[in-house]
Amino acid sequence: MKLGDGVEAAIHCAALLTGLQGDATLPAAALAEYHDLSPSYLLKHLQRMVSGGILESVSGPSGGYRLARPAESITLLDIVLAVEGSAPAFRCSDLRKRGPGALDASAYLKPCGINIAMLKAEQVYRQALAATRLSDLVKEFLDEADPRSVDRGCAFVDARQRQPR
Amino acid sequence: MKLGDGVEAAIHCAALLTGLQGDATLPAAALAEYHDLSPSYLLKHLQRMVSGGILESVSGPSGGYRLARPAESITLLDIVLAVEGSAPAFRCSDLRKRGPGALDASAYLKPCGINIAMLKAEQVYRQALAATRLSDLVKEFLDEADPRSVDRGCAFVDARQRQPR
DNA sequence: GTAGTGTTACTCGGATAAATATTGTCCGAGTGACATCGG
DNA sequence: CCGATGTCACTCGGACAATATTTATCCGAGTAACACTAC
Repeated sequence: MKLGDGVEAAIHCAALLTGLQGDATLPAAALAEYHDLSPSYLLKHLQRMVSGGILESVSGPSGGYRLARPAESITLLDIVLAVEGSAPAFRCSDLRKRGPGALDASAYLKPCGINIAMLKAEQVYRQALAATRLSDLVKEFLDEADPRSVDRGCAFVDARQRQPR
Repeated sequence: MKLGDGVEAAIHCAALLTGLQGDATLPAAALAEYHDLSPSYLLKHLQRMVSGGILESVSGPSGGYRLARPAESITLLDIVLAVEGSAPAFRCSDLRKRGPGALDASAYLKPCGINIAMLKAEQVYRQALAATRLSDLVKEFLDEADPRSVDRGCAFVDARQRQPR
């Protein structure tokens, strides 16, 4: 039960990109600098988010990343699935069909109860993640966090964002 | 988001140990044979369960493993935590305190909102796991599964269990 | 002054190595059963 | 025949490699801005 380290970075980056105005973009280098992360590695996670349809990337000078859709329609689940992959955490290797207790296929019409229970729990987990939208997180941050922190974030985005075309 | 492979084995073993009578034990070799797993590796997971207070181990000839408490008071969460460790899946590395946006500690009195959201989802996940007891799984198996499969399991346990002392 | 064009610098993207965690294996310490020996 | 004792075989437990996954890095392809030249 472990979640990759890149998920946190991905969420923070998505949250920061919320501050962009219009269809401006922010380069990966700026995102890495703001979070003090290795730029080359952060790219991998950003690319995953592009593949997942959460971010858009623009090439060339004044290029960078921006959200592919409104922050209201991006959930934590979307980000986690994009970065970590959508495979379920628990993979049933059909242990019951192996060893001396094994029978022919006709004995296993019903799915493994253990698998069902585990998958059900994970489904609940995903629902909880899906209930939190990126806009909620940002809103809470703007309301609750130290104003200086908010100012710094906005100032950074304003200074580094690029308006393409 | 990945769950170790040993969790499945651990749950199956615990379920099989439910079939023991009295304070009999079943050796790890028998558990491994029944599930067609490498015995030496299965030991690692069994040991974790012993550390977690789910199983008891008996040394020497006619030794082996048995449940440390009734199957009604063992949940899937207990097993998962024992095998995978109790650390949360999402570890907040306090990204917000790094990089050019960082401030002194007084700016971070409230915990990171992202961390809270992720941990809350995981808490829901754990509650779902905690709601499923080992006895429920076994009962469902006895009721729903193919009778031949049940018979094989019981026969195996009866043949290999040892009554210590 | 303006439009066209070539160069340039900056961006992302994927292929490539290092580090870490997980998976799998082995050998040693402990313990109860069994056979043997004595009463 | 019964009990004590020494040996033995079987068990778990922890230390040791091999593999897979994750983390980190580098270099190349593409693109738009910029400068220069011609009109």
